[in-house]
Amino acid sequence: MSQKIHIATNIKCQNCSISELCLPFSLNESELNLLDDIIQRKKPIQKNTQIFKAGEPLQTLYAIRSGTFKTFIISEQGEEQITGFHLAGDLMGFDALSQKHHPSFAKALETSMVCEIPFEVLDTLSSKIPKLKAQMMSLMSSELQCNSEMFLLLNRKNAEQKLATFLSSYGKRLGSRNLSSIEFILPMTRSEIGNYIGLTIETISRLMTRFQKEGLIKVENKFITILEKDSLYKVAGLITP
Amino acid sequence: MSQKIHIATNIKCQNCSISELCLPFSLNESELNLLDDIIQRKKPIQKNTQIFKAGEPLQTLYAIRSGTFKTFIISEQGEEQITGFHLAGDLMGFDALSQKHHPSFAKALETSMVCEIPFEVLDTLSSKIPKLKAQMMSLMSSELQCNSEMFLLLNRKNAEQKLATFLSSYGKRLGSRNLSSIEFILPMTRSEIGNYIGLTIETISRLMTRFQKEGLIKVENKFITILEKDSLYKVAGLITP
DNA sequence: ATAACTTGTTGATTTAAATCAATGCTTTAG
DNA sequence: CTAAAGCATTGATTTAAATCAACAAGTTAT
Repeated sequence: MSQKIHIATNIKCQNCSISELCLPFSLNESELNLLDDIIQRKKPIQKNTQIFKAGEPLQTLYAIRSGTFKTFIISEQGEEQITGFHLAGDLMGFDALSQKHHPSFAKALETSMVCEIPFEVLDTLSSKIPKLKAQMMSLMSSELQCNSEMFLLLNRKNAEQKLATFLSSYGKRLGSRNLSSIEFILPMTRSEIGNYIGLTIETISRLMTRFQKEGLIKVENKFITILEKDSLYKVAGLITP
Repeated sequence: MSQKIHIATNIKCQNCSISELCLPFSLNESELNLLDDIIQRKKPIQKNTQIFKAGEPLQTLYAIRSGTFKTFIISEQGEEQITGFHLAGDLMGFDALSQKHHPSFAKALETSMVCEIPFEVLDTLSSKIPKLKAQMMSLMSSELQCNSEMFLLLNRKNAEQKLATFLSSYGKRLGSRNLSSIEFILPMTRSEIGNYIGLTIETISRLMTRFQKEGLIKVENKFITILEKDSLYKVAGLITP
């Protein structure tokens, strides 16, 4: 048992199954060792734990080793707006770089593992390793691109298209992590999905039921099976994968 | 006349009025000269000219010296979604870094001036000048933060709050460029505003009229005067500036 | 200067999704 | 193991903004 935790917390980037999605991407062995030395691996983060909060100074970026997080901001009226769901390999905290303070919150949706990457050290290291700098920028760039897709979803799609897009995209993201893209657990609540894609919990619920009746998906609480991937993509208004 | 153009196109970062919003921020003189050497200044970009298109390989980033651009993506159904309006000092093209191809389009909303920054050279230079790298990341980070605010606007605000937020924010952005934050020309059409903030042209038009009747703003076609800044901020659901 | 086109305004009507409401089902805590 | 809280489903009703429609005002081209 203690051995188990020991293995889990001391895994190196070299052996990490998601290194090709994460910062280590394209680094050689010696570069990897440099990065490895500055990364602090942590014990599991319990569900509902906030690993950073808006207003806190930027100390570290967080790479997700396993589990899922949501990031969100709180409006001046106190409303929560979810800005992303984050899976293994994702880095969180990039939005804090310009002001050196987090504008957003990050909360674990399930028990998760993260790698803490002290920002100052990473910043220094990224000046020495051009590929590390490039990978950081690439991850930020992907996030920008992903945001554009969200604007399209929020502004041009109706409720049906929104949810179909969300489910398809979520599956796709799992697929690129070598998990099933058609059978998965949604770690977030219906209400959180709604908050993210601009719908109410009732509309999410109704659409889930409808998609199930139409044979597109199978819904067992948080466990989703995509039965008709192509049809779901079509409903989403996406070109089939 | 040719002298005029000569001056306009050969201005250096040192003398550029918006350098503190742009890449040169915090660079010392010798660093500035290095940056200056790789930047290609161009003749004016005519209204409606697309300076890059989705699918094109990333050759250069574009810094806006004067004028306004919109960036947008085109959905698989051929619908346009505007992803941002960009003013002097803004850099465009960051969303192309990960795939090395532009996912978006950029189009001049009025006659504008841009500086072309060859990406490969900038990339190399940013490895030599840590502050340049930091500034690039800072600009990308700001864009991410700005996107989060847009998610809040699109998902949590009603039509009235959306337009009030848009006008307030637009004024604020002009203000940080030492232009008037309360009297300005909107270079985009009503339809483009609507596309961006998720409303129809009719709703934008009605709200403009309503805000004018309520004495919040004065509308003379594209020329807007904010009469009651605090009230407009209040309607926007923002803390007064 | 006029025509043609694009953009903007205003009113009437429709509609998709929100809200309200009641109930059932899970998960968490004692 | 049970209670309580949180989460999800389903139906009835409302509503904010979209759509439809007609026309006016700008802008561009001839």
